[in-house]
Amino acid sequence: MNNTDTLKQILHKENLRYTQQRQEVWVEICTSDKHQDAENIYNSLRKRQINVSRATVYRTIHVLVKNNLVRRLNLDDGRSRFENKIGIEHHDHIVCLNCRKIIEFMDETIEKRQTRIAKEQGFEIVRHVHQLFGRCLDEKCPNK
Amino acid sequence: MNNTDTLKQILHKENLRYTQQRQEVWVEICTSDKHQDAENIYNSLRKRQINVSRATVYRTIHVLVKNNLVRRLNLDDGRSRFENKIGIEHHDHIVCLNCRKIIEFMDETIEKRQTRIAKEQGFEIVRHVHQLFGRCLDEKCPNK
DNA sequence: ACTTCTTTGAGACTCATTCTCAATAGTAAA
DNA sequence: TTTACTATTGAGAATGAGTCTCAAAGAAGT
Repeated sequence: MNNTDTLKQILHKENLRYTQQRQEVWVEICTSDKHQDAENIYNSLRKRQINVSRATVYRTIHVLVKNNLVRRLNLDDGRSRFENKIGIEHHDHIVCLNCRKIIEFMDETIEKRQTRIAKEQGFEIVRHVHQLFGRCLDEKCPNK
Repeated sequence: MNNTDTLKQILHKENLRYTQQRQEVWVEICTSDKHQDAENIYNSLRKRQINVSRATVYRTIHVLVKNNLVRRLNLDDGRSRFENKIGIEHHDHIVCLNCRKIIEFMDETIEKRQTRIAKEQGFEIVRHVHQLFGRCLDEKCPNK
């Protein structure tokens, strides 16, 4: 199933209509650079001559996040970022505090351990946040 | 060295004055329930007849966080929580999505692995966020 | 106490996000 | 393919955590 059909199916399940705005927000999140914020998504659509409002961008994102098509990232900088989850392996993030470069990582051992730890404490994990903030060695990073 | 002296030392280092407001914000964070937000801290101080404004609470917290007396927690609910770091072992958090109960955990294996993973990717970690969100089995939890 | 420089408080302001409500547009039935 | 019924949309107002401003109050050294 392609991404368009995935959206149609979710909207149908939620008793929501398939509109151009919802379609385009989803396309933008699927095809753009990763980790865009709502304002970015809004601007990209406007640049592509698509009629959409901020309110609709935010409303659509809620539906996508609720239905696991999109993941919301909170990188402690005051606005949420969003990334497509469809057909993407689970991963967490490493963020450079200087250049804001974002690298993805995934470690099976950590994943298993956190599940076990939560269980031992009487919790069933629904989701987790694991972010490493630091300084990268990239040449272009103002870090030097 | 007790917590009062720690604060005095930090304020001196930062060329800041030791005032009643700063003292009381720090006392509140050290002695109150953990993981309070700024509004809570403000209200607790007012209830104790202490003259303080929201602005001062926020300003003081900044100084405390910057100097590692306090940790800022972002639990994805729109406001920061704060916890005393002095004399407290490092830990991360498990949060119940139903009752908002917060449990602390710490796993040496995870700590080491994340450091190694970051290094492999060319990062030196400065701080990290590791939070497990789920549902607890507590009797009193609306989860049932 | 005097001077100097910092801190404080009240409320204005910011900024991401949410809400409101009249106008617009899907969609199913005829 | 038009109608009728609702859901959706957009513009801008509202919200809320947090920050800023600036005149008044307060530390601290002399």
